[in-house]
Amino acid sequence: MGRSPCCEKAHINKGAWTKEEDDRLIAYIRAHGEGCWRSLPKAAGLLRCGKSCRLRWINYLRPDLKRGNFTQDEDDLIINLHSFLGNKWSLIAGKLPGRTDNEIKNYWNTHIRRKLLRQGIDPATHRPINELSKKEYKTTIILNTTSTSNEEASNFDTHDSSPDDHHNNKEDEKREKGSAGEVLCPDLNLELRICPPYQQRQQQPEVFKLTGGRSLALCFKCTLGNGKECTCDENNNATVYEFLSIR
DNA sequence: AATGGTTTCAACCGCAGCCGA
DNA sequence: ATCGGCTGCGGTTGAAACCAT
Repeated sequence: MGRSPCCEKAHINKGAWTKEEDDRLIAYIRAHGEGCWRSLPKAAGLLRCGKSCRLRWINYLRPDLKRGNFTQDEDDLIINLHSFLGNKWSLIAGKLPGRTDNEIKNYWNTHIRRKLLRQGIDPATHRPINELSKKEYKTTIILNTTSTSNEEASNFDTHDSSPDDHHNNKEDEKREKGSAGEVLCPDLNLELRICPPYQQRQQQPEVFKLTGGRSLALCFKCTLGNGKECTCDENNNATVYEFLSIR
């Protein structure tokens, strides 16, 4: 059985919001608060689906939104956070008060990506593009079921892949084929391992340097996604390891 | 001034995760 | 354990604004 749609598609306005719709939404949320997005449109007298109302409120109407250009500090922070988190826009937005995930995503795609490319930095990997081109593109997935896990581990050479690499699917496909064009990986067995970062430095908060001499301490053990700075307790670290909320 | 190409960003879409029944 | 509803997230789209010729 298919899932029912989030809203009744008929008699629903789409596209740009009018001033009147904005006013209705603001007035309703001021009176009743956020939440219950599914029932909100009807209650507020809006011919919109709940999802649309939520998006409009979060990305545009919320009173605590910071409008206007991004500062250099914000630029730096976004770049640093993206190097750790990738396209986790909501997590990045959590570290930038007054900015929304949609806004940061758009800003990244229109400004920062281009800026990094101009500087010769791959926006996906945050490494110099020259370094990437020199380095042999190598993704080896060992499928030999008789090999030991150690052998697999030693042969599993991950390359600097990224979500942005997906548009190179055809190139990837070529590489995955042998010289005669046959597919080398007929039955993939991808073993996923979850393990803590090995670097000792990750035990300490990551300090992001911002322009103007300011710094921001973010620890990925205790702060990931909660929008707060590091609160790690040195002693506690020794006994309980917490990463991504997994103890 | 007109036209066509490019950029920006608000809004949409589909999916995944969470939670209660 | 399963199902269905709701919410939030990330990718994508397309209209409007901007720019170059």
